[in-house]
Amino acid sequence: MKTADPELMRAINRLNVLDTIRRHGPISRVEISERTQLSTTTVSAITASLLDDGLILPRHEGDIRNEAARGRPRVMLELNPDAARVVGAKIAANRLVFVVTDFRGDVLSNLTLPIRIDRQPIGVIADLVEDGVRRCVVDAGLSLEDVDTVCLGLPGVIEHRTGHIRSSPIFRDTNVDFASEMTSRLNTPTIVESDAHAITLAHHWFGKARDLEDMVVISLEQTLGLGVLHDNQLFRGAGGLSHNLGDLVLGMGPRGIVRLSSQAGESEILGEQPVGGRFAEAIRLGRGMTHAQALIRAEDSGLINAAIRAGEAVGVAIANIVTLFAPPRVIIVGSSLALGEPFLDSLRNAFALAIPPSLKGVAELVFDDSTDNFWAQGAAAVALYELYESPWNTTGPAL
Amino acid sequence: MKTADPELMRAINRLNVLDTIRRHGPISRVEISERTQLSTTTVSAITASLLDDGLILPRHEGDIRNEAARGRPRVMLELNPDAARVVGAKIAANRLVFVVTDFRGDVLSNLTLPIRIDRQPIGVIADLVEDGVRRCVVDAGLSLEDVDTVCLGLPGVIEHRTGHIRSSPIFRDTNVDFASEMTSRLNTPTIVESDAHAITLAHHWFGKARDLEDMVVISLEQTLGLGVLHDNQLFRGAGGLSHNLGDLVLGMGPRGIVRLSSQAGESEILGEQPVGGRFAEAIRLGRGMTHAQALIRAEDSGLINAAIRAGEAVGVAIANIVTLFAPPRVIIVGSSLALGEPFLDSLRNAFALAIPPSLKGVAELVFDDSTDNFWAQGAAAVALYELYESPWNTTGPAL
DNA sequence: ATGATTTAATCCGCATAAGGGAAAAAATTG
DNA sequence: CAATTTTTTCCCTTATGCGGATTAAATCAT
Repeated sequence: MKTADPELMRAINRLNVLDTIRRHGPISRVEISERTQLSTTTVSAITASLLDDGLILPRHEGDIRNEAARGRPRVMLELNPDAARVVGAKIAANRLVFVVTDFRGDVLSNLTLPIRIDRQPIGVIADLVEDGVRRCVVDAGLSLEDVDTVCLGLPGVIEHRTGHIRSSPIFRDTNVDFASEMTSRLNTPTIVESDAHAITLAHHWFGKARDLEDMVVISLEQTLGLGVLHDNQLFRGAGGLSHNLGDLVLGMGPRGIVRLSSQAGESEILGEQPVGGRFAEAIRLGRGMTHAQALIRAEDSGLINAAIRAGEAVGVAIANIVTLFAPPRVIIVGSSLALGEPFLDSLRNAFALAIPPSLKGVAELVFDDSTDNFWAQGAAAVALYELYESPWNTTGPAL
Repeated sequence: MKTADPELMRAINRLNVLDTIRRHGPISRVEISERTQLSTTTVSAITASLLDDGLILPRHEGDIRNEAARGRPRVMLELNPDAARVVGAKIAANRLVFVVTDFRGDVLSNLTLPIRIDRQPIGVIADLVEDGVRRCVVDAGLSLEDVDTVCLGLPGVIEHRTGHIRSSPIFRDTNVDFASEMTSRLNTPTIVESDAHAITLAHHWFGKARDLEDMVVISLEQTLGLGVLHDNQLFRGAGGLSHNLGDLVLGMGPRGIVRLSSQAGESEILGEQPVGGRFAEAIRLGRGMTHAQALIRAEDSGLINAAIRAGEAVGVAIANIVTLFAPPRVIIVGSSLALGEPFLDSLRNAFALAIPPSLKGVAELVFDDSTDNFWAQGAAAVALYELYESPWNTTGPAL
């Protein structure tokens, strides 16, 4: 356990204040004091230090609180966007998406590379990622030296703490030390995180879970991922492992173990389509879901059935997750949502059927079809989160 | 978030030292200093305060460290057993088990009441529990005034934070505020906890997970429960809810949803036996598993098949839990272990089959057939854990 | 036996933190 | 200019932890 000393104390309160400023936009000192329960004296001291470090900025204009504006107007404080720059990336089998954000998480530039990197050698993937990061940084009018941290979000089982990729559908090898590889290539601290964790933090910071301290995100992409927010923190398994929902076993069929991924994985849903023709080509190019959408609108019965089966499987899996974590909200994201009503309806029905009676009504299902940029922004948020904590170390004695 | 002030700092370090003393038996101040990374000065100050509060005791005898005994001998410190008394209880459908322990968690007296309380009105159950607590306390040569806290461990979905029982197989009603009820009856602070959480803490403190900070306990009794230790802490779902493993869905059979409880619940395994005769009577009296053991030894094919099916279902469920939490050790406890090799073998096989390849070897399965007393001791440990934290408030300025 | 050596525990002073209270400074309205 | 409200600034108290010096308690060597 880490030992508690005055420095830790200060770090905690500092983080607390900084996070309050991040969450509640431009905010005055008095209000910070109310929200954090810290005395105005302390808040004043901490904010002075944050201002001094250039992490926040004062804003004299925005003092328009309820007309009754007597007395000295409050000085609003907000994050200094220029305090840091980070790069967030979503690495998927058939596309690379990058964003550069400022300290607030606002996107400065973004770049999407619709290329299939799936099954390429590691060196090639690393090349492409490196290139994408560099391009996106230039697009933002910056140089790599201006970037503090890079965070790569990708599917699979990721060991965040060590930066190792235990297994991922986009790598042939297992246990790749991708964080070190990219850190040395970019000459910038680079961390690796599960894409599901990235989108989870994205929803906590910018999306549909800003008001919650507990929730769950189910990501339905090529890989089926899970992110759990517990007490405002990402819950990482023992050893910092990310979860892989697709590995969950749904039952023992006549042909042995049936895993969720075999019922609801993107390729499994699409793979049931007759081979050949434009559809196979589309799948190969990673446009499968777009075409699937069209086919479903055209009432293609084969695909609709596959979507219904997948929805059922996912619905049951979500019920199991809710049984274990009892979150007030479950946010479902990912490309498979494009399958539309047949999929969503069967998911909802299966969930309603599978949720234990005693937990009925505990969790609310929310569907979210955010863009790839949002995922990348989540990865950027992961990077920012680490930066937020780093002042813990650098904080010297107050001047 | 709670605000960090010197008091919190002290509380953290105090708890840290106290916990170190609890875990590492009689221990000297220097060693505490090494283990906690606190300076010897600080350790000295904190231990002085703990001694002053009577929570720990010095032991001058036990200074026999490696022969090379030069210099001033170390004074060993240990928990003061008399610092507190707690009662822990395991409440099951067909038996009530109580223990009284001292501050160290050592059992002073225990009492088992083999009575069926299942489906009795709440008032009757409360009566019986109250009676058991009082008896056990008297057996320990104490009076209820000497008892600091009572902790009741029972199956079902328990909301530890509020003391409500959301649902339990031993209550007809749902959402019972049992903690308040018993607190006013006993006139002693009483808390309620899932029995699975109790046995989890028991293993962490006294049992087969003393060396781990992450692990999982699967409890197979009438109800199938789960306890997760994460970072040395009990992981409670959002809102402090306990998990109910039996509600997990294993698949969608032809007859609808198939839950784990319907495959591996105690009554479901035994229930497949032909009705009538001595066996039914045994089940009614809660001796089902004992008889089942005999039948299995006699190679009763019906029961063996039921055991195998149950083992498979549990094995798959455990694999799913490991997929989510990636614990280094899974401890499996509960009366169903009495089913013996047919059950255990099929469990192990199903687990091996269902565990995803990337997690193979991550988790070790350990079977533990500890007595009911151990469960009750775990409940006592839950009570003690709360006491450990309470000095946070009562701790005044160091004198 | 007696002093030297070694290790443990404590004491003292210093650094930091937070908090409260009060007063001063700042900015705005009436 | 007076009134009002926010923010900063002192000053003082309480609390922690740490480092270095000091005391304490035992063994070893002569």
